[in-house]
Amino acid sequence: MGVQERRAREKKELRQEILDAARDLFVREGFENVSMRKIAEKIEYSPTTIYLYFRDKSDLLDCIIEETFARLVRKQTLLEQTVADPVERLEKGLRSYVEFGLKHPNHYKVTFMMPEPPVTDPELCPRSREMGQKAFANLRNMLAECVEKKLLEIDDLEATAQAAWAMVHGLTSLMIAKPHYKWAERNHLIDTLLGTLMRGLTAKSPVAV
Amino acid sequence: MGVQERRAREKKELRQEILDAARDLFVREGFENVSMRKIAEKIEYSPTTIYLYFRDKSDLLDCIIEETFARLVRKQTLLEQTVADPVERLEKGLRSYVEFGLKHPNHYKVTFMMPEPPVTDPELCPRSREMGQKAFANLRNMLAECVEKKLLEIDDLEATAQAAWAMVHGLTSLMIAKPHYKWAERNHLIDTLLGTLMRGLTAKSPVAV
DNA sequence: ACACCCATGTTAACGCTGTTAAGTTTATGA
DNA sequence: TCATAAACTTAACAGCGTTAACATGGGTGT
Repeated sequence: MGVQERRAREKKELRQEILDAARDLFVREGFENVSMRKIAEKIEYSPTTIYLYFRDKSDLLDCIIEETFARLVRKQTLLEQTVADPVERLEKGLRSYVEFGLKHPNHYKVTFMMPEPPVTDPELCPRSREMGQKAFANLRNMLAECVEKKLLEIDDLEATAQAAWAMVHGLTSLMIAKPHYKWAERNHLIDTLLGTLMRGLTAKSPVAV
Repeated sequence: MGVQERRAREKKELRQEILDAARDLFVREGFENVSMRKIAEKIEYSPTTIYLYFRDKSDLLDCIIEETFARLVRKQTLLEQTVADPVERLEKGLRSYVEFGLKHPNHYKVTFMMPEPPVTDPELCPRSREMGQKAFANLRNMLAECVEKKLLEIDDLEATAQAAWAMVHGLTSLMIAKPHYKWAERNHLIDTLLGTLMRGLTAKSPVAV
């Protein structure tokens, strides 16, 4: 009897419907302007129904963010296979990180620009963080490969990876937070930052501090 | 008759009392966890009284942020007078920016990590932005002086200044947003980022892209 | 001296929020 | 056919920012 299976399928469908509605509102209006009631109205269910499928609002949004960030990870993994030169790959990886953030500002905002809430339940950590971590792990691997192949000389791999991440995050988050600021032309600005960053990594002579 | 003056003084005092209470809560609990009612309770007035002294919540918080950011600007201005070498001054200025942000995470969060609200009243723009702009202007001036004195070669001053700003902002904001992340030791991390940044600015040879 | 007025502050309320407890409907398996 | 469990809704709680309407007390003009 396929009854239970049909039920399970229907349940899954509604869950997906909620996700779709939430993502749509979320992308268009931004995290803090999307209420559970708005999502409920869009799918024509009562607000409390959502709680049958998601623990709470942040759980729901985490699920949305996860699937989007998985795309970034895939994109970067693809880069590993298509770009031979590790230095060029690193530069392209950093660039794709920025471009991804600018393409999905609301997702990026929630994942990297909001203070993480105090950990109440240590085991129920949001999934989206995992994907963010994975993206960073990719970046570090790219950097490590440059060092292995003697293309870069780096003292502290971990610290350098974190610094590089911070730099591309800085540009991404600032442009998201201040869209009305008189920025230099976008691609030129990205080039300038990546140029400085890559030169800073390749230059061997220490600078006076 | 000093009556009006006394009244004005009393009004000023209550205004200051509100600011003090709000700043205290704000620094300790963070922006989104401070409600007007909490502030009112702390000063033992009704919530609506606050609206006699401040347009709304964001106006109140802007006033607090402004006075804090003024300290950063003062600090950087002081640097201009005490550090002779422009390159060293630039590096110290960038460093003080990061340290300031980490010292006042809640202020920094509101000023640079939150999406700016849609401009409703174009003339009633928040004051705090002004101070943030001033801090950035300082940074650009430091950079410009390095170029003037032929200590740095830079193609596009504006884009480079924005990129440098983005880099230090990146580190500051990431460490604020993810305090529980397994960061490298704070000072070492700052050194690593500033080292890469300064090398990237001073290195003349272009890197392959 | 007395009435008025205005600054100051309060109470009550509106419409929103996330979330929970309790109640209702619906369909299924025995 | 009937109890049961799953699915969903209604009503409510406690909080939020903000506004309108009301109270009060003291300085001012006549």
